[in-house]
Amino acid sequence: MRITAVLSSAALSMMANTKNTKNVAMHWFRKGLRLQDNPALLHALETAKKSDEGRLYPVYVMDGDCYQLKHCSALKANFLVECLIDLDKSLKDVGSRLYVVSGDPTKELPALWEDWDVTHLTFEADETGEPYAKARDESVMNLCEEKGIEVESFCSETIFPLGDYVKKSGGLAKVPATMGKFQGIFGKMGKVPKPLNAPTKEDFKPIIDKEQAKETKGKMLPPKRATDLPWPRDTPKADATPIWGPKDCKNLTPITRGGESKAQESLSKSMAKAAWVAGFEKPKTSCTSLAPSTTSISPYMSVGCLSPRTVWHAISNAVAQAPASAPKSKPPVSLHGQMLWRDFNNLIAHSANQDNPGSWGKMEGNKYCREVPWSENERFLTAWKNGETGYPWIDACMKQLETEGWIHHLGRHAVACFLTRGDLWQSWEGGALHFEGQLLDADYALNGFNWLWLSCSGFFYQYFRCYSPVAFQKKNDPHGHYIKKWVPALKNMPAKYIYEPWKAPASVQQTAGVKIGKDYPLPIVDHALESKENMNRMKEAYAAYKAGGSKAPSPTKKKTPPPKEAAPAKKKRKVQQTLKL
DNA sequence: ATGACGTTGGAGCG
DNA sequence: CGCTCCAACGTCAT
Repeated sequence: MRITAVLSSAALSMMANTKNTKNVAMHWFRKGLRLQDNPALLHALETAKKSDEGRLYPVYVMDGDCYQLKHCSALKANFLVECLIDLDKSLKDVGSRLYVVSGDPTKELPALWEDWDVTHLTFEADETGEPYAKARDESVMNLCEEKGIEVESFCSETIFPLGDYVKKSGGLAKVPATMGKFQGIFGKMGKVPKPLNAPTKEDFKPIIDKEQAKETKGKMLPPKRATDLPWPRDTPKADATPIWGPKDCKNLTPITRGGESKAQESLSKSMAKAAWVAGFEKPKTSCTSLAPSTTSISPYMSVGCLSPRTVWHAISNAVAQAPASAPKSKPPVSLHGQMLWRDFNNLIAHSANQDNPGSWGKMEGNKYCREVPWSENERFLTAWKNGETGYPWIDACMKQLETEGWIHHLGRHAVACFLTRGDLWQSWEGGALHFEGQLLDADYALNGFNWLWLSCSGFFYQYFRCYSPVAFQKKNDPHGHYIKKWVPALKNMPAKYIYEPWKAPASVQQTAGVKIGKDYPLPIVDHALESKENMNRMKEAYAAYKAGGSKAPSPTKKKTPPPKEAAPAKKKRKVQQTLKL
């Protein structure tokens, strides 16, 4: 479970004299914003308890450059703060608290170590190799070594440590690149360990130091309220409207606020529907229902308010409680399957970054990503982001994203396909970046994987299977309730035209109180034409990839550039103006 | 070589 | 609803 242990000579000599030494542990929260099933936190606690007057400081660092908040929506920032507030509350319930500091972790942590005479540091490992986290953690570990602080990181972000999957696969080169293969590896990993209990008041009792508060020297910001945290810009207050479940929609169950306690509630609520859990098939869940048709625990997973092992066993328990007659689904579509996808994607991100550091999340140099000569059209990307493509189903999804920070998985498929290989032929990187900032559940590994998949850049190659921005949802939501909710301009548009409002005769538009082209945009491109043309482009890109030495790609070296006369990608496209059909 | 398969396509048909 | 076909994918088992 533990993957690193840097022991300096100073730390070693300290350990030799444990009796006379005061163990001062710090647990550094980054993700893993929970008490339950938190091996690193428990280890810190045990360390502190080993010595008389031992202490434990739970710390969160809001990066001075606001890494956590810089690229994200106010909604997402709010969610993170709510998680911290909840964590602080839970820690207070057991006699401790959370210290939140603002600044560069490599500056702020050493200052705190000094102030508090910290001897031990723990944190949850980031195994994916996300560049920011990797650089940060390496620096901090080096500092620990310098200052004689014992540091240990623990793998609890995935069901099994990614390194163990690699070993079981027979090395990095053999890491599975398909779900089926991954399931095979997973099956060899043994039983999923039971999650660890959250520490209790009793656990904390021996180490509670009433003087802690005085030692902060003005450096700590008690996270009682969102406004006490260092904001880079205007953000909603923690007590603002619930992030999910806008007030104007009565039918929507107010779902989540950030934090482990809310996460547990949400999980229990889903798991109570035992038969539903047992029969869950992801592709059959609705992406147009006004309330989520899935568990919607993903935002909690992404910041670690829930551990994957906890969720895994919760699913197992629910399935066991389902009636014997209830249909049972299986991976990859079942709920267990969803957990497998998560570990699989993390393993892939890890593998890509091991091969070429920082390559995951990018096209160039990413061993899993084919190079495709996407075009660059700022207007297209902006229209997509703003939900102004003129395709109501696409725009509705993008509006939901903006408003709630969440879209159903299949909605994500539709908009991702539309931006890339389907219609707009824009690089998936721009889309991924937008998702990363907007989605409450944005996850480095999963986001990248899904963008590769949907853009047919990796893992999925059937580019001739293309989502239609019109047809795809017509069968599920023929009246367009979902569209009417998220694109209010079309709320009076008759169902007949709701997916293709530009086809509505002028009189119909007038009655509906919307003039297409003025109150709601005309379609940004002609899907029928562009999707066909893009399939040809994709075919060319694949051919170029094959010709360009796909056999032995040198990860760090740039592959041969896309076809020289791939002029079509550059060709200026005209907005469709004549729309009568 | 060939065919089955791959978490979730669309259109047309009965 | 389920079936077939659609120009078009790559991977793996046989």
